[in-house]
Amino acid sequence: MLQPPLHSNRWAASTLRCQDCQARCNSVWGQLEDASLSRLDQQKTVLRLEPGEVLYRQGEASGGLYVVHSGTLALRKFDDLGQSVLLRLVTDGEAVGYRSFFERGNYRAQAEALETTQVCYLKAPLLHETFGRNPALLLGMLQRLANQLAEAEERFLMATRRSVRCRLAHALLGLRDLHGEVDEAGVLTVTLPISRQDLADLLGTRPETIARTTKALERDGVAVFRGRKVLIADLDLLFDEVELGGPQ
Amino acid sequence: MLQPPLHSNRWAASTLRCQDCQARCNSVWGQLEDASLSRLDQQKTVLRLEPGEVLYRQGEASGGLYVVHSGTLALRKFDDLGQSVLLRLVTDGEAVGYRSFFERGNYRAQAEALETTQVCYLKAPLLHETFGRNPALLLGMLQRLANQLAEAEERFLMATRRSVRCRLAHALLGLRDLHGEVDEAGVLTVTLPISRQDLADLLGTRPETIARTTKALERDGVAVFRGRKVLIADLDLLFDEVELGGPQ
DNA sequence: CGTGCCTTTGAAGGTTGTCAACTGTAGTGG
DNA sequence: CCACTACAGTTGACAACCTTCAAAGGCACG
Repeated sequence: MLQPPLHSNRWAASTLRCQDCQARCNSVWGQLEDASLSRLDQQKTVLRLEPGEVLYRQGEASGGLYVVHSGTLALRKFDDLGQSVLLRLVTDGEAVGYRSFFERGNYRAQAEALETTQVCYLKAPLLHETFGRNPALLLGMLQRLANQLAEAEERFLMATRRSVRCRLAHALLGLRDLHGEVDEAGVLTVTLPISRQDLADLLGTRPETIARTTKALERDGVAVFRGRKVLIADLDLLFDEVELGGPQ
Repeated sequence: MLQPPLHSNRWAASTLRCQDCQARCNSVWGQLEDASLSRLDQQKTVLRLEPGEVLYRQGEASGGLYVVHSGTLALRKFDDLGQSVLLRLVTDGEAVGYRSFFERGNYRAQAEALETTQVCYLKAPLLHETFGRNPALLLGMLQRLANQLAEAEERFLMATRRSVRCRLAHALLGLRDLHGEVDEAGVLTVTLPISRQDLADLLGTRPETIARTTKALERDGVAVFRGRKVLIADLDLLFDEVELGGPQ
């Protein structure tokens, strides 16, 4: 299997200051006191990833954690042989790699950039120091992790009890916040951040089924799919799809 | 839908001392210092649940967390209408309800006893006090949560990419540690802690499919299903089932 | 012994996966 | 500028797995 390129360890041209970081507000680091903040600022490493570049591969050893400053990462998990699922998309302020970090184990998934993405790398000693000074950070991470667990369980339920059509509608609604825009005519346009292939992986199905399902949704006037643009005239129709769920 | 009985808030007849608790060793509380331990011991509430009794229902407010002292709980999550999945089984030393506790939200699942089960209830103020004195506990919980997240993701992968037959084999192997016994002839017997109904919920399928799949495994000499006893003569055959995975 | 629930079995149908071929697009090099 | 390639996406045919519905069997409990 062809492996995507590993990131080239480029340092970001512009120095990012933690103190000024907008992404920080949405993250567990939001309430950090100044001393710890400047420590982070001094010690962090900034990486810049181009679309398709891989931040880390599944199975590699973890030595810290990464926080997305800007852009989007995809977390992808591989099967014993090749089959993959997209675990989730990670955007500004969110961290990746902390699962492996807290378990002191290897990465259980691969992180790759979907677009040009800047990432801050925090090494283990720095983290231990920071957590030691701010135990409240651990509580914040626990909340994030608890949330993700709830999401993962919800996904399992959706995958096993709902049709692909219902899951696709659900995913579109989920993408609305970050990737949706409403034009003057009141039409919602969701710009998919991922390929059909990856969309299939996200929903736990195959690209062919995605194609058929998008076509069915178009036929029924629920949405129009044009490449990565999805036009939705009537949101209620999407909600109906989720609620009806279809057989299975 | 018929609701199972709520627990009757019986206090356990025997007082359980945290200091002597065996279950504690397998849990995040294993390394707690004496002072905190006796605080826990004084403040905790012990509950005794009979099989089928419900510890808490989905949607109720969380006010602390529960630790299983002995027995087994099932965590069950309900759909918007009735359909349910079994999220996981919880045994000695493990905690339930902490997800909702850390999020300060409502329970996202229902916890019910599969057998006679003793549970210690730790209220929020007690927990905050204990966590405040022992931030290391938070790290322990983070590890647990991280582990469960990894399991949940693995389950999603199994559910979407593997046949029911493969998933059943996988589940049997997973139940081996806690519910398996090897007799003098070298035959492994796994005693299922759950009904077929729940087994279906655990694998994300239907009872009918479970029945058909068990029959198929018997036909092929992989295992013998007699009520809740599963006899497995050759473990390698089970491993083969998992690896082959079958189409889908 | 009857009742009720869980489990099993059967038949039918639908959703989805698989395989193969085709289309469209983007990128490359002549 | 255009042919060529590569690859993602689409379409069609087919099979298989699984769900659904219905009914019968088994087991515990009153």
